[in-house]
Amino acid sequence: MNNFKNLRGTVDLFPNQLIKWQNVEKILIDQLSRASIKEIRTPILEMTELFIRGIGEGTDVVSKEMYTFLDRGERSCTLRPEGTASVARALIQNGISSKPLQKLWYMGPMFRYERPQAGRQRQFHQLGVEFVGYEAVRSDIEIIALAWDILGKLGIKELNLEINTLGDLNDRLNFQKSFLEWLEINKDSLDVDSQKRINKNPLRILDSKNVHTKKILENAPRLFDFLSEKSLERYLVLKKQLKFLKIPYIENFNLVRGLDYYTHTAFEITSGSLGSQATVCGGGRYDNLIKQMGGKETPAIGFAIGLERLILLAGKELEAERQTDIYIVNKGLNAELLAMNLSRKLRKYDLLVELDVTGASFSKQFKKANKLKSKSIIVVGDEEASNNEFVIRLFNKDNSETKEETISVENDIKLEKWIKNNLFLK
RNA sequence: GCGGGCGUCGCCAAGUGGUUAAGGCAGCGGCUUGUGGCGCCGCUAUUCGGGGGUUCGAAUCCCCUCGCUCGCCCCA
Repeated sequence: MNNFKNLRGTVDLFPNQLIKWQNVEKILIDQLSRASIKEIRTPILEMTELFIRGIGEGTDVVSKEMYTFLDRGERSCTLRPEGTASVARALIQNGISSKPLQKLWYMGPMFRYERPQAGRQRQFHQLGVEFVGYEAVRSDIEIIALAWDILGKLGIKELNLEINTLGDLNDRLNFQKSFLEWLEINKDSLDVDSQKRINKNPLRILDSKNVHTKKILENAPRLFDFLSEKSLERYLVLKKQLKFLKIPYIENFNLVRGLDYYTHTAFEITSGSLGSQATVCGGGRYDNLIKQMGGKETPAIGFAIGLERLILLAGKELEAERQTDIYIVNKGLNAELLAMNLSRKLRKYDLLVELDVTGASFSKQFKKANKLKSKSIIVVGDEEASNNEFVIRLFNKDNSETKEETISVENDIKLEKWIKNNLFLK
């Protein structure tokens, strides 16, 4: 209350919550590496200009959501709001943007200054995948299938894939010309937000959720009708191949996505169980970005998955905590020394071993072991210590008769045998 | 930036103007320094997000403010 608080839109994650995070991350990384995709790490902090140029000045992200500040050298810095621009920058800077066949992933925090709500935070986390140098439609398919399968691997059901095509730069310019003419005529019928976008970012008007505007837009020229033959063909092949892979999709001609750099394929995966922030994965092709940022002409496609939303969707079975295998109850000077050594020895095995270092009474230590639902306990007291031995006992769930054994400290063979019989083979 | 809902202990909560602010969980201590989940006993909010006001009297009513939350816009 009068003390420090975390900043709005940020969260603390505690061990019990992180079990799920760690499990999800493990599955993700495993799936990515099986698809031969390699990790890349770029700074969280970048020059502000990178995002303005990369994402586009008229976008919501750039115009109102960035965490931007001046550093001590008066440089304008920004906490990254997304990952693609940074990856593009890193590749160009290191002279490898034109080297084809880069399949990369990254995972980490992103920052956008917005009002938090369910499934939305100011600091959030994304897993991003970028295929750089790939032009073929099959790379689009590979990207979409990968995203689709990763979500499936996590046991997430009831997902919807929406796709659209934005054409290439020329298609877009042609469309924009006639769309702007139409907008000029129908300007007064649009909602205020959309009117503002006419000069800044006209394409985004297509995406308006305003019911009235939506209705009017039904009579507007369609980007789809301005696609070149080549672009159209590309899109048809995409749909055909998705069908072949039995990945269900919905066409959404109003799906333009918020960032300027997209070309051709744009897609989103949503889930109805997420509330109003339904998008768990968004992505698309960005053939012009790298050139526009100063690199060589390099086609590319990628997607990003929101980890918070993913965690929300992932099943409860990923929350299970690892059970303690052995809890070491110990009291008395020599006993405590013996117990310390024993715990070090036991951690050579793949066991979760907890050494009680409270010095509390035996009964307290026992209660703790029970509370943790430890599979077994080791007891070392003065008596055992003086004989250079310890007692190991299996905890039974039903509190019935227990299996107990006294083992000499030197007798590693007997200890190992006991562990194998009682803890490994279950 | 704009709407709706909500702020009582670490968590879940009762209390809706009358003087000591229920209860449960968790935590700590004890019964019980050396041996099993149970049980029983005790401890843990001079104060109800903060500030001001009304009143003899406020957690309860009013105003302001802060925070959380859900939605809008947009996105992961």
